Amino acid sequence: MNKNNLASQIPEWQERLTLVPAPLLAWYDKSARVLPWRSNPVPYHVWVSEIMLQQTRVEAVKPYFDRFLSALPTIESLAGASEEQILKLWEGLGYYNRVRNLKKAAIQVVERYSGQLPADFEALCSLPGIGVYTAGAIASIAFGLPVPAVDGNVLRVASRVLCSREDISKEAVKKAMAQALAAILPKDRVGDFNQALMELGAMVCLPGAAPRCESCPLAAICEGHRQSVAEELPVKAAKKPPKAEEKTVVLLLAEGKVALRKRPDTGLLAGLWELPNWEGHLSPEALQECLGDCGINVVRISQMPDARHVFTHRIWEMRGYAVYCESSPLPEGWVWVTLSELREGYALPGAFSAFAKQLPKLTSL
DNA sequence: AAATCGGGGGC
DNA sequence: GCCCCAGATTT
Repeated sequence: MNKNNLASQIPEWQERLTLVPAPLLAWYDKSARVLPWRSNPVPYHVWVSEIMLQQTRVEAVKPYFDRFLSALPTIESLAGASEEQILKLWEGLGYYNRVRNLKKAAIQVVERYSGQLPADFEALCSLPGIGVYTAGAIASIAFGLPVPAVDGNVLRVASRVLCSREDISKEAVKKAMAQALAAILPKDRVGDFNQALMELGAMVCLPGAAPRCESCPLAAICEGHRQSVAEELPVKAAKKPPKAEEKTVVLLLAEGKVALRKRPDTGLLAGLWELPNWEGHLSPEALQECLGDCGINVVRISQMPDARHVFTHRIWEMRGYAVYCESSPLPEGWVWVTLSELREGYALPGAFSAFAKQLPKLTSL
């Protein structure tokens, strides 16, 4: 489909979408999940929940949401929090730039808006970490503003209802869907309507071959269902496979402590801590050489089982060694920590957990 | 437009 | 294994 055909489809889409709000809201009223961020949708809470929920399932967010707000109950407290604290609160949730941007935005909200999130779509969009979707979600859910919130769920539901084979990974298609949805928003319940579309996508209109059309409130008006092609939708460009990287990871141990290293503040896992590691699969002899270059005298080396960690766009194939060494000064950016200090104050990404989980045994020897 | 940026749950 | 998730930002 070229651009003109896409634009010409919007009126047709709007016509079918007009049938959506009534049955969808009735279904939402009776079937919506009870979620922590729905009980008291003040703007700050909605904001935090939406950032946590970016590319992240509801079940994964639940353990983090209340803990985060208990530690940082106001936008002012978030603005004044240390990077160490916010990364520890985000540890394991992934996409760590989300929380770094959240803090940056909190500082801007304090400085520019007296600590109150602005009830304005464009102003929200200008804050770090808030894009078109998140601005729409906050605007509609927290402030009742008539703005669509088009996420992956909504694109899937809409593609099926409309039986659209447009590629939803294209920005132009997202914009066209948003435009069509903007025209049919029920003005008195925009927040509920946006959440209901997402809820339907998460609970009923499931991805791939799993849609539960038999229990869908939109089955009667869904063109994809009528044509029995819902499972083929939405159309989405294929993504390229992740690239494998070999690494050698070290549990460096001395006097009951383990060495950690601070990662750079840009790039993958920015600002988090890590176990010292080198590119490639090193032999014990080669590793001892690397450690010697760091001023570390090895006492004993033992190999651990290999581990693998899959990111979205790369794979770490990790060889692991436990290395006992003479207690010694560490290079710049490295620290000796006890196990309890690691647990309480240092954000260590899950990529290292296969090795880090051995620490209780190893540090007691 | 494509690449980067995590981690996990469900099948 | 594979898919993809209440996406945003950088290149």
